Amino acid sequence: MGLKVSREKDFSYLIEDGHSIARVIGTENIINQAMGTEAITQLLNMAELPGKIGIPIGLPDIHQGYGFPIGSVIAFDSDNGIVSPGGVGYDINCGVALMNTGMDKKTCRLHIKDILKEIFNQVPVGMARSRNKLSRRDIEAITSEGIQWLYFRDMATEDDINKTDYNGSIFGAEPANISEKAYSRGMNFFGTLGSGNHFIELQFADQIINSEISEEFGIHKDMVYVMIHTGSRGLGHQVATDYIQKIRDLDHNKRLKDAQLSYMELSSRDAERYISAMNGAANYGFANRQMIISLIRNALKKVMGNEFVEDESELVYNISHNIAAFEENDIEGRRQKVLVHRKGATRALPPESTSGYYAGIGHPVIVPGSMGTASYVLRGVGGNSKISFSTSCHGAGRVLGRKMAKEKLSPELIEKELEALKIEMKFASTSALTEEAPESYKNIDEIYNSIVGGKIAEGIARLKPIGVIKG
DNA sequence: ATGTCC
Repeated sequence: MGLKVSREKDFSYLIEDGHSIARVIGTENIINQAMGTEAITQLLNMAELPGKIGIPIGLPDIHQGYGFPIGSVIAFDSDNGIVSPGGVGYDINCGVALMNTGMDKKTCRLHIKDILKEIFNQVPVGMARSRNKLSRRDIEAITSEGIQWLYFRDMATEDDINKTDYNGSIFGAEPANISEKAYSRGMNFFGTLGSGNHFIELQFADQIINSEISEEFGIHKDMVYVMIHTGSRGLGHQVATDYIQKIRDLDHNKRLKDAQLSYMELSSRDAERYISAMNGAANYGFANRQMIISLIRNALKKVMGNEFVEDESELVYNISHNIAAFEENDIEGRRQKVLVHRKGATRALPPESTSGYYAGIGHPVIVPGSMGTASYVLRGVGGNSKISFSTSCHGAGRVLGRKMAKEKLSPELIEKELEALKIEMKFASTSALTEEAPESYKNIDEIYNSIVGGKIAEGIARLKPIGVIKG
C-alpha cells in the first residue's frame, strides 16, 4: 500500500496509492505531517466513490473525521453522482460569524471581564439548553426560513441577511424530511453555543494585510470583533444520524471499503430527502449563529451602555464550513455542474464569482486559529475553482486527538499560557482547556501561508484574541 | 461534533 507523493507545483502535492489519486494543499511540512495519518487513507478512499468529478482535495488543516477527513472537499456529477452524509459531517452547517463591535482594543480590555460575564449570562454554552425554548412549530419554520425567521422578529437586520452565506436561507428544505427527534433536539438547543471547538471570542485586528478590501469588509486596525464558531447543534446531528442509519444497509454501501463513506445515488428519493433535510439543518445553523449574534448585541448594549452604538455592530460575514451545494466549477478544462461536499472546508469564491453584497469584491473567508492564537480573514482568488473547487481551509486542524490532548497536556499550564498572553477566559468545563489548546492544533500561520501560497485565497486581515468563551 | 450511549 505504498503511497507515492509528487510535487505538482508549490504548495500542491498529488498523492497516489496505485489506484486512487488526491491533491493536498500545503507546505512540505504540512504534507509530511499529514502523511501516514488516517486522514490521508480517508482522502484516497473518497476517490473511489462513484460519479466523482475531478479529484478529492485535502486542505492544509486536514485531519481524521467520520469516513471523510475534516478539511476536505469532493465534487460529484450533479445528475449521475452521489451525496454522502459523511462528506458533510455530523455538525451540518458548522461555521463562523464575525461581527464588528464598534469598540477599540483599549476600551475592550477595560471592560473585558464584564463583557465576557454578560455574554456568558446571555448565551448558553457547553451542555446548557436554550433559556427561552421555542415551539416545535417555530423550529420547523426556522428550518425552512433560516435567518429570515429572525429578521421578521427583529433579531436580524437586512444587512445581516446580505452578509450571510446563501443569505442565511436555503430554498427547498421540506419540513417532513426532518424527524420529530431532530425537531425535539432543535427545540432544546436553539441559540446555544455547544462545546468542543465551538467558541465565542473577542478579537482585535492586529494586522491589516489588504487595506482596500479590509475597508470593504469593515475591518479596521485595532478595532474589536466578535467571532462565533458553532453549528446546527442536536438538530443537525440528528439529521445526519437519521440518514446515515437509513442508508447503512443499501447494497452498494455494504460493499464499501469503509461503511462510513455510505452514500445515496442522486437519482434516488433518499438523496432528495437527505439534501432537503441537510438544507433545513443548514438554515437552522445559520439562524443559530444569528440568534447568538442577537444575544451578544444585547449583552454589549447592557455592559457598554451609551458607549455601544448598535449601528456599528455590523456583521462582517456569517459563513458555513460543513455543507454540500450544487455549483458550477472549472474541472478538467470545462465548466461543470457538480454537488460539492465541503467538510471542515470553507467556500472561497473569487470576486468575479461572488454575488450579492460582496459581488466583485469576493466574500470574506473566515479562518479561526486555535484558542489563544490568531485568526485570519481572506478572500478567494481567481482560478481557485480549478485547484480546490474554490474552497479554502476552515481552521488550524488538529494534530492531537481529544483523548491524546487530555493525556499529554495539563489544563493548569494551558491556563497560565493564555494568562501570559493577556487573554481573558470563561469556560463551562475544563476539558476544553487541553482539547482546544494551541498544542492540540497545527500552527495557524503555516496553514495561512499554505492557502495563500497555494493560490486559493489572499490575506485581508489578521485578528488576535482578547477574550474567549468556551463550552 | 453529540441531551458527550438507546
